[in-house]
Amino acid sequence: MKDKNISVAVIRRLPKYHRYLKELLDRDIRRISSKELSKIIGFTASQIRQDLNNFGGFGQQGYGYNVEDLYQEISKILGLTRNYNVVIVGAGNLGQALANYTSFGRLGFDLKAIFDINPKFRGFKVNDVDVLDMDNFETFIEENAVEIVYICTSRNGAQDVADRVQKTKVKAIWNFAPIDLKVNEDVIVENVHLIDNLLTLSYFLKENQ
Amino acid sequence: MKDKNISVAVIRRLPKYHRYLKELLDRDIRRISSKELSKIIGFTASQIRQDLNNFGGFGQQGYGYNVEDLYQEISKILGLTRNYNVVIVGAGNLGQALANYTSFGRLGFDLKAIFDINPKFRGFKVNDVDVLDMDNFETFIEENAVEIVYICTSRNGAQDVADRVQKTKVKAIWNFAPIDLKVNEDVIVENVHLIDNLLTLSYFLKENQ
DNA sequence: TAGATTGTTAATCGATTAACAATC
DNA sequence: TAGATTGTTAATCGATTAACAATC
Repeated sequence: MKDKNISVAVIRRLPKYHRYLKELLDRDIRRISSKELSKIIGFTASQIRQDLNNFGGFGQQGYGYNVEDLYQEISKILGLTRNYNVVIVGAGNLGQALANYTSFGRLGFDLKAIFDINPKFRGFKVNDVDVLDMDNFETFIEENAVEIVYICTSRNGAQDVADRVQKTKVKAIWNFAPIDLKVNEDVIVENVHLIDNLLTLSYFLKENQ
Repeated sequence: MKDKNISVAVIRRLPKYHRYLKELLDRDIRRISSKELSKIIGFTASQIRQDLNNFGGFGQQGYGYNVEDLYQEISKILGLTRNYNVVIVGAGNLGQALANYTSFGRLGFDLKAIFDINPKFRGFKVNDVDVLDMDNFETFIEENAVEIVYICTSRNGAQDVADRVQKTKVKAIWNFAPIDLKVNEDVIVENVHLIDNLLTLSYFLKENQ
């Protein structure tokens, strides 16, 4: 909202910067030029400078970028300076996989519960987090100040969940179901359409023969 | 290879066409104009016509597109007219989740085995598919004419797997580890970088407040 | 035939790359 | 100061949209 219109293409590159800068930090590299970064991350040096300058002049002429500072800046831009309460809907393999990923938690995405309509999961815990039934979904979300819902249900269940999410204050959905959810425009949906991804791979495989 | 250079942007839209055309078919809709399709799929009618015309004149003036035919054409383009043997490496929750997805199989991606270095999985079956140890990985791939490997290992294990894959005839990797694999340029890698996706969501959530 | 809608060319828009003055 | 490298403007490239003649 505050920023001028920054293109989605730029935004989608930011997590990659974040990832590579973390790696540089871990290797104790303190400064880096757009040219060197270009070599390891694969964007052109020009693009790197353009991208970063959308958000401010993080570099210094004749020196380059301070890795630690740049990492912090990008973390800030991505909204990683605070924690988010999240819940998963769908306790199947995928839901459980996401519940077990420690990296999300480390970035500040705190899993508060997993929901499932299937009573067979009643009483389960995954990675120390309770699996609950959907009856008290809305109440739980309110009481726990949940801000993001990961939808890991089947294709059929996903829109119903989205409808219920929309009646709460949650404004962000991470959707893994192979369907384009219909939601109000103030709700952000980020899709992981695995099948789309696999079909893209199969296209290129075919073309490559 | 045979086709003129079709942009990646176009290719990445194809699976979505495929998905929506399937839905139209299921609803027994026999023909559709670019204008109507535009309404449900969300691309402009102009873009739809441009996209499809990269591959041939599938429509008919005054009529529109035959849904069944178009669906078949796009299936062909995506390489869905034959089956692919695939294996999963990494028998954790994510690997198991993918093994349990019936939709991949239905599209022609036949899961032949799941591999894991961890002996604790020895003798396991997931969705009727054996979990094997990595010792005979290369032999298995050759004997079963495997063409695609899904990498569902941890970040640390992924590059090792990619290195072993490269010594086989496999030319396609579907990578779920949060790392950019180093492979020869004749190997196609399609990444599902979940963290990148989640961080994009968190950016937009922050911006939307 | 008249109407509808494609295929395709041309115009526009946006993103990437190149270039270089500013400056550390 | 001289060298390096950014920030930023200008040039290029590519993708999307608009327009319309062709044609079913």
